[in-house]
Amino acid sequence: MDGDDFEIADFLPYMLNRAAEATGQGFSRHYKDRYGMLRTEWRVLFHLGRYGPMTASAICARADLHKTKVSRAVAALESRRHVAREVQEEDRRNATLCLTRSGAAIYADLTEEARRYDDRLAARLTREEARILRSCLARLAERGT
Amino acid sequence: MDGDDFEIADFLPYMLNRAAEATGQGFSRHYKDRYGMLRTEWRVLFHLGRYGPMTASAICARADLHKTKVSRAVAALESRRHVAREVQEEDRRNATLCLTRSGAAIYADLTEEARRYDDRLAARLTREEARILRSCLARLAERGT
DNA sequence: TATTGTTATACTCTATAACTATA
DNA sequence: TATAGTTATAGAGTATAACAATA
Repeated sequence: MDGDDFEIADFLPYMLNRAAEATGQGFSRHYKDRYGMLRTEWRVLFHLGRYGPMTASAICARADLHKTKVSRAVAALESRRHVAREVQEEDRRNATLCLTRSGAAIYADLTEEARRYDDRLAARLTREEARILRSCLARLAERGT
Repeated sequence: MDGDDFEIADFLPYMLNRAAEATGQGFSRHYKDRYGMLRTEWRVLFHLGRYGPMTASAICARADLHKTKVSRAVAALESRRHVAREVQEEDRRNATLCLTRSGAAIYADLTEEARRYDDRLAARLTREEARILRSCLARLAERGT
């Protein structure tokens, strides 16, 4: 084990974690400090804003979130009147969720901030580096190794 | 807000989080399932194995971990006899921490696994992509945006 | 007073099982 | 019995304040 030069600082899972933590914290203040939201809430709100009204299970599928996470996020968003639910009469187990006026305003604000935040991050990279980075991240996010 | 094409799937903090989660979980089974260790414990053990005996505060500095995290990790490693502590007589607040025989064996096993795991991840990328990825991740891990 | 390290506490995030209500 | 969604619980990760022991 000597003559060993393995460095944790170059270990990809470690580097990815550091970068994810730093960038995630940087953005979280927008939804957290400004709107008291948690990450899952921002993701749920985003999906309703971006793709329009849908049921909780549709959000699960699109956002790749477990139903318990979506359930709690929707409950929190609903209690602050950012999301409204309308039970479907054909099948009363289903409810269509949609953003309220305040929810839509927050969506507009946060997506604008996200776009700007992403631009500021990408400004640390060349255009070509950013392209390669995204391509690598997509491949590394696939499970199985 | 329409004509809006912002996609959360391309948002760097989101992509980084997904890649970090996928790769981190993949590796965690080595220290978790095999040795019942938590991530901080693996990181502390790694530092003692890689850089030799040192105090808790030295680990804090090198590993960029808060003292409470190191304190708990050391307590867990010590209770399973992977780490031993020797109080320094010059200053009884300090204790030098070092790996026991079993700790050293785990370090050897885990660094070998880490090296292999990293190689398997990097195999999804070209050599040039891997180089650029690490360079980008280092820049993105710096706070401030 | 300052430093090293520990304990207490709380919040975020993840994961899973058990449950309700509808069908 | 199956499906949509909720509640309960626990484990892991993070962050901070308060504390004890030593200097």
